[in-house]
Amino acid sequence: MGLTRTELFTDRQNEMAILAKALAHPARVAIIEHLLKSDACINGHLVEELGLAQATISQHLRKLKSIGIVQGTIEGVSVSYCIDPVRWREIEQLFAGLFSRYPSADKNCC
Amino acid sequence: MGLTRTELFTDRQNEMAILAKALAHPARVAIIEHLLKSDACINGHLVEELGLAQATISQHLRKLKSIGIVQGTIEGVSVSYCIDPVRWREIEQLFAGLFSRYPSADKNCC
DNA sequence: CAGACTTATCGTAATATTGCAATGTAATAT
DNA sequence: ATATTACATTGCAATATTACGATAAGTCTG
Repeated sequence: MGLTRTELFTDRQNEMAILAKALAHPARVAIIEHLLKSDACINGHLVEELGLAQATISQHLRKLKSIGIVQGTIEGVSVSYCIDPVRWREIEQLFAGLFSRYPSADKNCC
Repeated sequence: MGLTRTELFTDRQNEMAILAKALAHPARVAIIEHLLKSDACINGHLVEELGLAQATISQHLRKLKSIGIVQGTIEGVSVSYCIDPVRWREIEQLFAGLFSRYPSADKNCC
């Protein structure tokens, strides 16, 4: 109990869930939006911008990195983060693929 | 601690997170996919299809209903579920809006 | 090297999520 | 009315997530 039964679902469904989980927190949405619009994407900036503790931001960034959405490169003392464009497009396509499966009018049962 | 600090974020960011959360479980992805492609969307069918307990499916459906993605109409003894087309398009637009904010090449800092 | 600075990680507490058996509820059928 | 069928809700246990202080680990400056 309390453990998602991934074995019941397809790889794609599990992947979708993992990606959605990455966006399933407003702080991570905010981080992504900030990285998308800014070219000075330093952890410290995010800490000031978002108002969460540094450790918390770092944790959110780690999650985004683990999924491959965000890359970090060491820039002297600090670390510069950015969205991985290839991965970002990949994820966009996955979501688009789900949304494009729209029910035709005659299949809408409500 | 352990409580998402929604007051730090914009309404849109919080909304995005809530919607992403709806997709952040493979069972819910599977349910949505099933509802999108099927016109016979009965809870019982989903239970057979997914292999989770009836109570578990019901819970996932409740979450999807609470967000407005899924509607249920009583159909005799059973309940017929479907995707709310308007809401679905709304959500598609929200996600599309996020993905469209692509960093231009000169802003990519990695 | 010592200090300053930035980010990562650890430890911990609080809350949320997941899964299911058991039970409740409502409609239909006999 | 009673039984049956289908779904919702409750209660519980296990796991996951969120947040942050404290601390570690790394880089730069003097």
